[in-house]
Parts: sequence; structure tokens; C-alpha cells
Amino acid sequence: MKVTRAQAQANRQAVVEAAGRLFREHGVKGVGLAELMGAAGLTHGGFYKQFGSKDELVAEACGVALAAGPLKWTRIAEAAGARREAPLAALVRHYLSPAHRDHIGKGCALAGLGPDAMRHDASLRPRFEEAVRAHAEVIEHALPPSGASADDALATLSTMVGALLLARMVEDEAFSRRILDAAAARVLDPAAERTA
Amino acid sequence: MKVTRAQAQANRQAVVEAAGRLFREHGVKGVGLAELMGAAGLTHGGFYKQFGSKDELVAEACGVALAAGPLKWTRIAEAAGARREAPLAALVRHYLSPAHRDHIGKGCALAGLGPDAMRHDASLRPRFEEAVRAHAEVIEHALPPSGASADDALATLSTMVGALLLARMVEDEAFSRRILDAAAARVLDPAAERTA
DNA sequence: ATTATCTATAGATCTATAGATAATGC
DNA sequence: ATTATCTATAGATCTATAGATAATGC
Repeated sequence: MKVTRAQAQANRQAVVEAAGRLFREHGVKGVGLAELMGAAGLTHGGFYKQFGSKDELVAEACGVALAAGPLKWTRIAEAAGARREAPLAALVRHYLSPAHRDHIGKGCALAGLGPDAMRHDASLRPRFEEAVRAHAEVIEHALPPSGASADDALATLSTMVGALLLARMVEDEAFSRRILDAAAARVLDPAAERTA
Repeated sequence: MKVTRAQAQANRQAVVEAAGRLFREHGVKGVGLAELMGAAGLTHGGFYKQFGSKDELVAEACGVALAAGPLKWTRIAEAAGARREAPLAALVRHYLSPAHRDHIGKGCALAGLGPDAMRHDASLRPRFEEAVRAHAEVIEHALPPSGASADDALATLSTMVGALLLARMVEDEAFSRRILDAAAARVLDPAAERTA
């Protein structure tokens, strides 16, 4: 019933990762400790050897999930740059894709955890604030170099997060895609007017 | 212990309204039936004389809260038109205000209920879809008449909802306002570039 | 007589803890 | 000997129901 110290560390990490996924999928209050530990292949009794409380795990899972976003975005932007594609276009194609919309468990933590985790524990706000800044910074560097600004990046981030959330609320697949596409078009060329 | 039929109807309505507010503030899973009935001045035992289940109340509360949005927006747009103010400017000034950000219980149900209610019961999706369409339609009518389109309205709605949610995740008041203002500027004049 | 509401509680579930167990690590 | 994990359970809370109560409405 005991495992190596390395295995225990890996188990702990598995719990944090399962939490990040399950909290995004079902909400913090929608996942019990037993289900959570079970998803990591453990029983619920061992939980408190690894974490002080559920809230503590929530904070850690949010931290890990939020940090993954800008890392992934930077990789996408750099890969695009290497192909001589506009970095923002690559970012947006990924973020506003049906695949991202349908995989909330592995998707953007700002959209997938923010509204729920915030209600569960307002003391997480600094963590989310830092993540908003980090996400916006990646966008700012990905914007076309002409007068690009931090405010443009914040507006762009708002459009992306909002469209993802709205697309997830919608039943009709065609309408959902239209939300994603309209937001992508606005973000990639804010000046253009689009006709219905 | 019995009340008039009219009072019973008013009590029922009070429960639905309290639910709409409390679900937005604490999430569906964050409010118990006892707290809910208490907020309407009743005890929890009487709940099932009025509603078949908690899920049934969730659906009704979402319906009422979602319908209120476009109604309010239409009133704001029409009042602005009467003053010869641009309707979209009036809408945005209301939606992206610190007051709206800070009063989630009475605020936009797409932002305040959507992400949470969706997870709690996916069968609510048609209700939310209808609400997305209705909100977008008000925006479409409020857009400047030149080539305005349904896609422009969807992108604008995405920016507004996303900015409200991000502004609510942020601790620093100045940064939170900056998110709201950057989104407002983008929505009111998409073509403009903003300098930091 | 009907019924809206209340008191009381059953049954399920959730967080957290206690004590046992068995493999690691000194 | 230490400790990561397991089994078992305490205590709280939540949804839902049962039966009592008292005022309405025919």
C-alpha cells in the first residue's frame, strides 16, 4: 500500500491534472473528492496526505491549468512564425475551433474554470488576473506590428473568450460555428464589415 | 399557513426571481433549496408544491433571467434613439460598466448563468441558444446602418460577454476597468487602433 | 373540502478524519 | 521506522417526501 516517493509525487500530479480536467468539465462543486481520486487511480482516503483541503487543490489545479494557456499559445505563435504564417491567425484558428469548443476539459482555463472557480473561492482572483495578463501579452506580441497595443490585445482576448463561451451554450452546430467564425473574422480584421 | 391563490402565485414568482439572482451569484450547485426558499421568505418544505424538482426551477429561472436581457437592451437602445444618441453606445456603456460587473445577481444571464447552468443541465442549451439569438438581434438593430450584419452582431456580443467575464476575474480595479474600456472601444469603433 | 405552507425526517452524498496495512528507505 | 495508501466512518449538507396545520374558497 505504499509506493516509491517518485510514484507518490506522480500520483499527486495525476490528481492535480485530473482535477484541472474534471473541474472544467463539471464545475468545482460538480466533482467530489472520491470521483477525483478515482480518476487518478486512487481511493479518496489518501487525499489529505497530499492536500490540506479541497480548496487547496482547487487553487493548485487552477494555477497549473492557467499557466498552460500562455505556454501553448506561445508555442502556436512561434510555430506559425516559423512557417511565415501570421501568429494571430494561427492562435485564432486553434482557439476558435470546434475541437477546442468541444474539449472543455483540456481547453482554455480562463473560459473553462474562470466563471466557476471565481464563485467557489474569490481569493483565486489574483491567480486569474495574472493569467489574463499573461494571455493578453501573448496576443499583443502576435498582433500585426503596426500600432498594436495592450488595449487591442485585451479587446481581442475578450472577443475570443466570449465567443468560445457563447459557442458552447448553443445547440445548433451551424450557429455555433458561425459565432466562432464571426469572432475570428473580427479579431483578424477588425476594420472589415461583414454582410449577412 | 395557507395564503390566497394570488399570494401563492406571488410566492412562486419570488422563488423564481430569488433563484435567478442566487444562481448567478453562487452557481446552481452553490445554492440549496432551503436557502433559496428562505430568500423568498418561505421554508423549504413547500418547495415541491410549486416545482417538480430543483432542475425544473433551474430551467424556469434561466428562462426568466435570459428573457430579461433583450428586453432591457431594447429599452436602453430605444431610450438612446429618442435622445439621438447612438443606440450601441448606450448599450455598451451600460453593459461594460463597473456597476454591471459588480452586480452579477441582476446582470446579464448569458454571462452570469450560462457557463454554470450549461454544465448543470445540458438540456438547457436550446434556451440559451434562443437567448444568444435574441441578444444578437438587438445588437444588430443597434449597429450603425452601413453594411451592418448578423456576423458583426455576433462578434460584438462575443466581445461584450468576454470582457464582462474577464473583468470579473480580475482583482485590480484599474486593470478591470481597462478590460471593459478596451472592449467598449473595440466594439464602438472596430477599425481604430489603440496605443498603449 | 381544499390546499399552501410548515415541521420533521429519510436517504444520499460530500468533506474530512481515524486507524490499519504494507511497502519503502534509512 | 516511516509513510503512502486503503478501509471505514463521523458529521454536515442537500434533495425529496410525509404528515400536520390552518386559512382559503366553494
